[in-house]
Amino acid sequence: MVRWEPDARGRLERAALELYVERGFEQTTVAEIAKRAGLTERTFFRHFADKREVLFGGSAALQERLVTAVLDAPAGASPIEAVTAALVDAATLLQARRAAVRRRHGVITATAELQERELIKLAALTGSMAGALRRRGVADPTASLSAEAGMAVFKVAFERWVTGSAPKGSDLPGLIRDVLADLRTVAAG
Amino acid sequence: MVRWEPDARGRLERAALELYVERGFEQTTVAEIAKRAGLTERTFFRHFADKREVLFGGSAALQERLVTAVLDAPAGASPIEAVTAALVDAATLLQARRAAVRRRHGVITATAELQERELIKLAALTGSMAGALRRRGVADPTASLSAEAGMAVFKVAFERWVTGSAPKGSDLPGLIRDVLADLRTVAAG
DNA sequence: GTCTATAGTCCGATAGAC
DNA sequence: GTCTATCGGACTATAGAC
Repeated sequence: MVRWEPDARGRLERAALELYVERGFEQTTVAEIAKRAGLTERTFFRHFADKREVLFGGSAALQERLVTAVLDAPAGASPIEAVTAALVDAATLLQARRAAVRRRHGVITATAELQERELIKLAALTGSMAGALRRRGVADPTASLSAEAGMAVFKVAFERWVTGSAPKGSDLPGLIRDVLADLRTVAAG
Repeated sequence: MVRWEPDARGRLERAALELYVERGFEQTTVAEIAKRAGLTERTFFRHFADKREVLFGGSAALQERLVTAVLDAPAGASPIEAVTAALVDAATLLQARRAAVRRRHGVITATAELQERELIKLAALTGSMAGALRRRGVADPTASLSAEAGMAVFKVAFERWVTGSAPKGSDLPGLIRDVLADLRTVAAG
């Protein structure tokens, strides 16, 4: 006999996503999320700093994965290649969970508050990748710029992938490589 | 004899920035801002949607200026050149108000909530510039990518300028052009 | 201009696991 | 005993409703 059902955090995450999809982010109260998860409001705030954060639970792990991938890129890889290699690696994860990623993206694009949180998470990932590049011996401003440029490529590729505006059957890693090629053309001006 | 002191909005903006600098964003209540401006809390929320927005009053005008500058770029300018021309134009404004821009930047970097708002404003500007490029006949994904890449350049240049990590006496327009040159190198890989 | 709902904080209490 | 996860209630400020 256990005192509490296990995985309170996971239950809160699932309940929150369900409710945000069902009735929208703003129309959902923390009390409702907690109730659906069989917990109290107070417990919600022990796990998540605020009502938005419950949608971004995986971002620390993602950050770690990106940093590792940048560091592990071949010694001969240029900074932008190291960054895009890391993003392609992350893209395979998103690709595998396509349905969930789209559902989450739908909720986020419907709500300005959530877009703000998404953008700051992406900015944090960008900063981490720039830091990883510096650990590879890349100096600033090249390190920051490569990370920012790589993230720009990712954003455009992700948008095409998630909205389905890319050619039928395109996979996200492939789109990232395509958009990187576009960046070479665009930057050449 | 006037019924109200003029420029309620401007007084609220100035009072808010002062208080955010003096005691920090989170430690400042809307009631205090309104009081310092000689107004009521209710009036604050008639002018600004929330406590953060009071720092972003100029963003609509900036957006319009960027769009115009992209549209007015020379017919022969490439997409990335049109975008950076617009950003250089905006940069001259920032350069002219350097002290105020730095003060504001200090407040924003000290507070995650404000960084979120800043990022979504920048994302909106990026989207507007992409739209302006499309009106110039640039197709997607080139239009979005050029706007994102241009904004990446701006962010890196602005960061160097505002933190003073650029060579002494660097001006922001010049830094933007320098970082654009770096982008060409970085993208070439 | 007043009233109210909700987000988010603080202090403390409780019950098991180790 | 210590540590951790949950719960309870009171509280403030934002933000929106009336």
